[in-house]
Amino acid sequence: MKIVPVSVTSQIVKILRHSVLTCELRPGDRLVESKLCENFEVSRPSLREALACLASEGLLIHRPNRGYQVAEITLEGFQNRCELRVVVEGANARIAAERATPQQVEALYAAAIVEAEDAKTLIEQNRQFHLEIAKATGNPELVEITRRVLDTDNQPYFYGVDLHACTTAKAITAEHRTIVDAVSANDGKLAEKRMVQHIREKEARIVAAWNHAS
Amino acid sequence: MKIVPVSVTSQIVKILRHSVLTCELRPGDRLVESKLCENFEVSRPSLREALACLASEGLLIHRPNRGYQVAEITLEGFQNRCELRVVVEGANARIAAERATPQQVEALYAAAIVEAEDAKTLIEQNRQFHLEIAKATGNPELVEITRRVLDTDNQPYFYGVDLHACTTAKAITAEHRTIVDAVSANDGKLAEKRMVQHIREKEARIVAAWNHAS
DNA sequence: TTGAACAAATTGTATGACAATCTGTCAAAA
DNA sequence: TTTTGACAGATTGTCATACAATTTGTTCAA
Repeated sequence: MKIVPVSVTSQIVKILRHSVLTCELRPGDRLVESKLCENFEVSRPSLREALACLASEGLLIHRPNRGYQVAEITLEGFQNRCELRVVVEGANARIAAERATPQQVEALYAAAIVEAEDAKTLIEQNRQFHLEIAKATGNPELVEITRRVLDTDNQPYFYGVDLHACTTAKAITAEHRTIVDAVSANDGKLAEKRMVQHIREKEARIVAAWNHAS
Repeated sequence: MKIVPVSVTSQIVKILRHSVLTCELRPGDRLVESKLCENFEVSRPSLREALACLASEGLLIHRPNRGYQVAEITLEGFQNRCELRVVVEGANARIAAERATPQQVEALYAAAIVEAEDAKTLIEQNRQFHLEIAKATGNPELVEITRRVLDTDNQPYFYGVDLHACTTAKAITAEHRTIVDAVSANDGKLAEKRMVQHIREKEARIVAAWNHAS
């Protein structure tokens, strides 16, 4: 394990990012600098650096003189992000199928499994799988973009909008497996198609629940 | 014209981003905080917020206790970014073809033109065209990702690696036009294919020149 | 030539301060 | 009753300053 110094700012970024993803901080919530400084016991400059990072990632939005708040979720925005996911992750699957090493395929099968009691862990497992696919492309740029997209796209779960996911964990695992199967068979076209469908189906479920809720 | 307050930090971000893209600040250059503060006449916290943003965008890299420097360019990294561009911008072209309004097509034809004496303007015009395609998708998420990718992918030009661009501005304009033609004809497949080829060819030219140079 | 030691430069982080801006309240005016 | 104005409190934007920790370059001894 390599020893690396860890800056205060980077730790805050991690914690806050996690808070947003798990909806501990919910869309629209304001982030009052003084409060956060107290909580984390850090200085305001350090905190603001972290906030600037997160805003740059799109997780927070910044309105001059009105500070930072968690980015609001809109149906339109959600669908736009899904489109982006389809584009990027579809390509991830295709490229992974073309390049993944046997070890990576092995890792993918392991990561495909989504099973947990609590929603939080479920989300995290799902997220890890999608990241693992990205890693299998061997292209760090794709990994980074994928991470970004996933980070701004998991919130709907916590809206209680996709609670069915808990009951369908097995189904999702199965879907993941079929994707990996295609990757394992070096069938790029098929892997892409399945990944796209996987994302589109989830989108449809959430959109339906969303409309139902409002 | 809407009135908006402009923070010091956001101005620094803009200036530094531009400096990096135009290679006024070259890959590997260190950004010494005290110097920059003097130049811009701003405080260190404000400057550091800006640096954090830019690092989060991938334009700068940050090594703990060793500060910020302009991200290095490697052939591998360049090719990885090209792959990302192919994925994202290819999709942009396809989606634009499916959705672009007549006005947007009009704007695309205008933006397709790349002609200028100096390399700097050429790059900027080219960049604008690619952004315009992204905008024609109507999906802000795609626009943002595209901006990011373009911002970290134009540097090789300034390495004198693609100076031919000056002589082939007309050729590039022609390529752009054929892409817009496909968009205008609502032929998504073709638009994507042409965009992909457009990027791949540029990649090939730069890779060749790169190998030649080293 | 190698290695230890030290000085200078730079970063990481914190504190305190103050002006500018926003927000909510409340009374005066229409 | 609704609108306007005014004001206090809260919060943000920005700066100046300080200091410990770390890196880096240099000198000197082995």
